[in-house]
Amino acid sequence: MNHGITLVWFRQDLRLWDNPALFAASERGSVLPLYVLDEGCLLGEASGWWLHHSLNQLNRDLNDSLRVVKGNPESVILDLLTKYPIDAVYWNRCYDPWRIAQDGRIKAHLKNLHIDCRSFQASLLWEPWSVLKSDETPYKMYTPFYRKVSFDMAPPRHPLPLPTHLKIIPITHSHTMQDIHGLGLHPSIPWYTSMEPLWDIGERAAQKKLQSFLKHELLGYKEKRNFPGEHQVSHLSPHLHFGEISPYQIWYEMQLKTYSKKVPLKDIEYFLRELVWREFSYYLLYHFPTLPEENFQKKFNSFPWKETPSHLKAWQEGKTGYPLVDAGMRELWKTGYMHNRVRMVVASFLTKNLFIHWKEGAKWFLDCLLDADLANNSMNWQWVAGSGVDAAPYFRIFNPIHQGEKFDEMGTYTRQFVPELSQLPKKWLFKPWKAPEEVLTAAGVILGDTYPYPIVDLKTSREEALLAYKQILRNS
DNA sequence: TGAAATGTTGGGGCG
DNA sequence: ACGCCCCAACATTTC
Repeated sequence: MNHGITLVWFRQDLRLWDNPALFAASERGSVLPLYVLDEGCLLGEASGWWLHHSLNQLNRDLNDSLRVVKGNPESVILDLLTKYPIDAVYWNRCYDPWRIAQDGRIKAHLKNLHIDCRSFQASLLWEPWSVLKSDETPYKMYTPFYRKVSFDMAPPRHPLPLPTHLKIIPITHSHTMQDIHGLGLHPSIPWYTSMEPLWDIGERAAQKKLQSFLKHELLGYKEKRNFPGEHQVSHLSPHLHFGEISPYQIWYEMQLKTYSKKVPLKDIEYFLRELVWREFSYYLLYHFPTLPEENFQKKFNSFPWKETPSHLKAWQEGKTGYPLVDAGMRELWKTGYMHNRVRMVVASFLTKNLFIHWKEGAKWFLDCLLDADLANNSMNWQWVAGSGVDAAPYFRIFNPIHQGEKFDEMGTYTRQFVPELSQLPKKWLFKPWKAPEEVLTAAGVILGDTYPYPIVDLKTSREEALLAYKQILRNS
């Protein structure tokens, strides 16, 4: 067999382990690895920073030979075809609607040129088109979907090993480091300094994180994952988004844990349930590509959203006067991450107490989250707003005071991110405006000065929301 | 993976 | 000892 070079186009699969496209290419012969920063792709500031470092890591693992280009993937690939004897182009599938369309065009073009062009399944355990109800339509409820994939479908394939004989075409004039810098992903203003010490980026770091999660935090996951002051969550989301780790590996490590009997089944089940939620959001985005833009439930088109820039700004900056909400929003800003329980609370607050459209929240999250992901983000915002598929019922409105008292009882989380309230006793921590004057003084809190008064009243805004929701339901 | 309103029960204080 | 009321604790309903 005398093959030409196989071009491996990396996208959201920045790893060597269990990378089907890379594995197949390495079996075939020499490999030319490529990453294209698509000019049309909307990338948040925070995830851009992550991507910068992730590409650097991948490049190192590929012997400093990752080709990195900013531009239109189709023309970049065609250009490389003229420079190297490439006769195959492999990649792993992505599922964003614009990607699917683009990949289809590129594949057709390459096939016309008699290039062996193949795509592989790498970032989803089940292809969205392979999971359907008995009437051939897609699932719109999570639980039946979960049952179907977990118990009715063939189990996911086993992860692939590292390619054993990887022959990479070296770059003759090696400028890849500069090329990666040239993508302009690395921020010129050093806003990332508070995130830097918290995250280890790249495939190796992702592996380490999975192992330490399995060893330390998985035990007790079912209960403790709800408490933002505990650190009983995996923090794998950014690694998963960029494909630094394979969901297949996570899946099989969890199966192994099941046999080991050292961790109760319920902890493993609840973690896998979250992993399947990720599958479900990609699944929905595939079947309903307008999910990032349009209310899934059309009756929500007449919902009386408000445009209150000052409220939106207060929410973004973590100055709403509700300590748990503010803690969450400041965690996001400072760390590029937010605990899932708090994500639900701040999202409920934005949509149901401030009456601001979920798309505003989704936009902010995409810009600030290191794990910003179109599928997960769109589905979850619509879920909270009530407009989505199998969404939370409209009357499920979180009360940030009660949520704080229930899930951050000692106030460790809230005090960490809202330090100006750190001296406030827990009785008043989540409702400082109700605290007696002398308590506030003793804690060094001056309302309206060191910490804001609440920007809306919970009770009245809640009632207003319930009324509005009831109205759009009646009119539908 | 809600919260508030409303309903029910039972113990204890008190006349 | 009894009935009455209050209220906490829990359950159910409603949005």
